Amino acid sequence: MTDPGGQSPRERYRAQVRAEIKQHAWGQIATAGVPALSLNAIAKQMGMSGPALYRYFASRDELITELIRDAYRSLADTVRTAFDSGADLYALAGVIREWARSDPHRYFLIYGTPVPGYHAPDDITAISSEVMAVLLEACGALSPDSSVDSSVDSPVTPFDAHVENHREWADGHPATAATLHSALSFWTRLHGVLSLELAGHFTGMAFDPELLMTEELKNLPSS
Amino acid sequence: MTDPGGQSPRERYRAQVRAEIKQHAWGQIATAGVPALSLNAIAKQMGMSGPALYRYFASRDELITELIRDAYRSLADTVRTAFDSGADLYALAGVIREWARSDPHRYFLIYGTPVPGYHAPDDITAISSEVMAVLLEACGALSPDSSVDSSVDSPVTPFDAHVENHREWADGHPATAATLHSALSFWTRLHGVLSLELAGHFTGMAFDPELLMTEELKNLPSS
DNA sequence: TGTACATCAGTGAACGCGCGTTCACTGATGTAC
DNA sequence: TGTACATCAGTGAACGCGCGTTCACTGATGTAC
Repeated sequence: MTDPGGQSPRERYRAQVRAEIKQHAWGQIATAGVPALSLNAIAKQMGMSGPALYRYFASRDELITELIRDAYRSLADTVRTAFDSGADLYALAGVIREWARSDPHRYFLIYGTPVPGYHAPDDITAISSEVMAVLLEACGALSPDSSVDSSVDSPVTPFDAHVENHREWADGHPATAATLHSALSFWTRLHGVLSLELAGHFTGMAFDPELLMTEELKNLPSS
Repeated sequence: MTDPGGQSPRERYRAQVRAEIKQHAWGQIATAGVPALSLNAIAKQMGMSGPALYRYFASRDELITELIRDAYRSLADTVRTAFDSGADLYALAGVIREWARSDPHRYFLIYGTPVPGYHAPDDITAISSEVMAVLLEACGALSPDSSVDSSVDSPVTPFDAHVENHREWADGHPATAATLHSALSFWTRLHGVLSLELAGHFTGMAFDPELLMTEELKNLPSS
């Protein structure tokens, strides 16, 4: 009767409660930040006793790790889906920006101030490189002359030479040095505008960060 | 005998102990991050009793505010001094990068993940705009044709038009829209590379962020 | 120069709190014959 | 279909801890006459 390949009722229940715990965890992070995340407080919100949560997460740290993993997973999936639906670089930037703005704390959890002493397990860094892989594909899709900024027939800069020697990070993703350069510029410019925007460093100057971001990405080095 | 304009011995002592407290606070932040900053722990390090610190700071929050103020002050002074000594934009970037690398936690305290619920007092935002003022001066000093990227005789973009309407942030600092654009690009690109570098998002790819930063700033929009 | 007074740094005890985590236990849910 | 057993979610008590902060107090330092 029970489907051995599928989930038993108990497994389904476990997964559901785990999800509910994580949901409350995100709520707490949104309210008072990561430092205030507390297993006891979550348990109270769920009407359970504190120790009950240890059936689902071995420790507070394991919960946080899981949240980080989910955040990366969500971003990687979002970006991948958009790209596969035909989004170009600019559209990807918009998708990433909306992803971040919809939940700034989630963005900061993975790209903000690092948690001291915390080191992400390997599978998480693997997910994070999925994002970069999509960006590389998107940058590779730009033909060299379709770039707005034709970059004065750029002579080989020290940076280009340097990148040439480090193509291997795109492990499994063959990419030219120019493509790597584009992807790095795209990513750092996007992050530069976005993180300052989300941190509120543009408030006070009534000014639209989206336009700045668009402008920054329009003049990406050609690939 | 006592110099009424100067500091009384007691005042000097107070200032000295305050400084020592802050020093230990920075040490704690460097070790375990802002969340772990504890007045009691600092007192213990200094061989004092916990409540003694309340003679010097009204609360933990006031201490943190002071640290943030000092961080901005230090950056503003560093940048101002460098500029007044003849540093151009690239040199300023180097100075800022070194300032940040010499104490990443200080950098993240002011430009990293915002502390939830915390709102900086006005005098702090004033200090932060001192930094921007120097950048504007430095960008203004670039003559339009000295720019490496002559930007295809840029037609007026939506962003340029937008910036034109918001020149007033540079309050007291007359600046053209082009100069504002340069300063914003400079700042966001710098922050983009620097914050990802400091957060360790480039480790794993053996690669020099300094070269990327240089490259990014070389192709700044002309001012 | 000496005495009376005010200022103020630092102490120790205490309050109330919430945290992460362990442990022995209860009771419900699912499994095997 | 019913009974015996194993699994496992959740509880309540407890441990040890450190936190921010208040308060009444001591004792040293500086000030005024």
